[in-house]
Formats: sequence, C-alpha cells, structure tokens
Amino acid sequence: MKKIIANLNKSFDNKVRLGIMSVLMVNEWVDFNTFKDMLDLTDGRLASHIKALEKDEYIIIEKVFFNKKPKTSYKASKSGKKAFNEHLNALEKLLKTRK
Amino acid sequence: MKKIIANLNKSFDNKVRLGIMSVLMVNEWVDFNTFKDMLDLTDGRLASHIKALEKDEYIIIEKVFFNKKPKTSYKASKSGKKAFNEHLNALEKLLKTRK
DNA sequence: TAAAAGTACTTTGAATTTCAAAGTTAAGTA
DNA sequence: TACTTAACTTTGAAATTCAAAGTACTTTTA
Repeated sequence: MKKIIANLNKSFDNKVRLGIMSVLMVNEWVDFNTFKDMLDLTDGRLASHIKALEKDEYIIIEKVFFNKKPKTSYKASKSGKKAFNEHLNALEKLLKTRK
Repeated sequence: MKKIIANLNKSFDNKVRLGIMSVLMVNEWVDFNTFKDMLDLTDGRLASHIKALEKDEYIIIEKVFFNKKPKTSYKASKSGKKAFNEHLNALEKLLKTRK
C-alpha cells in the first residue's frame, strides 16, 4: 500500500504560503503590498510567512526604490517552482485516490 | 481586491485530514486500519485527526463486529462532503489566480 | 530642521496545533 | 487466566501560528 500523503510538502500546508506561491506561479515579480491586499494580511503575518519561504529558498527577494518609496518584490525561485509543482501533483494524485 | 485564500477551510490544511477526506469522497465506508495503512500513521495520530473531523461533524462513525473483531468504519457526512468540495473549489480558484 | 508618515519589516509572547509515546478498554483466543 | 488485537485516550513536549507592538530607514511636510 502506497503512502498517499507522503509527497505533500509541509511548507505549503499553511494557506498564506499556499497563496503566496500560487500568486508567484503566474506572476514573475509581486510586491509586498500587493500580497498584503490579495491575501488580506497584516504586515507581520505576511512578513513571517515570506521569511519562511525565503529560508526554504523557495522565493527570491529584491528591494528597490520606486517613486522614491521602498518597494520590495518577490519571485519564486527555480527550486520553489519545482517544489510547488511537486506538491500540486501530489495533491492531484491524492484527490483521484481509490482503494 | 478579493481575498483569494479566505475560502480555504482550516479543517483541511493538515495533510492527514486532507487524506482522510479525499479517501472518503470516493469510498463510502472506510475502516480504521485501512486508513492507517493508506496514510501510514500511528493509531494515536490517526485517531486524533478522526476525532477532529468528527467534532466538526464532517465524518460519521460506525462500530461493528466483523469476523468477531471490532471494525470501526467512517464515512463523510453530507456537510463534510459539502465543506470539502467548497475547499477544493477555493483551492482550484486560487491556483488559477492572476493579478 | 524637526516632526510626521509610509514601507517593510522584527520581536515578543501567548494560544493553538501537532505528534510520539505510553497507557487504557473491551472483546476474543489459547 | 494470561495474551492478543483493535481502537482508542492521555500526557507532555515541540512546533506553528498569529496579533500586537516596536523598529529602521526614507521621504514629505510644516
């Protein structure tokens, strides 16, 4: 009997991190405030989940000044996209599971 | 701006509970030991997640004796199926998200 | 030039969740 | 009567999550 949940990635069980990665799969660069609006989060909560993904090296951070304001943007790393795709594949398989 | 993760159900973020519900979407009744094998879990861990789903009234428990051995089986309740489907719809929407 | 405001955090602490390990109960079998 | 199996329950510790408050840096405003 195979272990049908073994390939789900723990980094993506939290819905905030799931949201961040989903957005980064279809948008190259996304900035802090866009995430904040899309996911409806406080600064601290967003920052902490971003930090977790950064620690896993799933996202890459770039800080620039735009219109004389700091604008931090994020994109998925290659390994981040790979890990997220593998997670989605595991999810998809799970949802088709039969005994 | 809509909140793209608001409709994800907290009861299904854990991979064990996700696994249990996935199995119960395609199998009417599933027993304790089948779950244990499919999900590769200890008794305690499986029982605690089952208990959580039961508390939410997402699953229904039936205890019978089969071959003179106790055999506890579980099935998804109507509200459990509904909640799980809503969660999957929210997931699907999220994964198609664009800015 | 001093104060206020905006952006993007960091820190703190508490609540909640998760899990392994050990203990329990109830019935069946030797 | 001891032993086994199935299905839990309990305990306690570790990990996770989150809100709230605080901070650093820069620009704007008075």
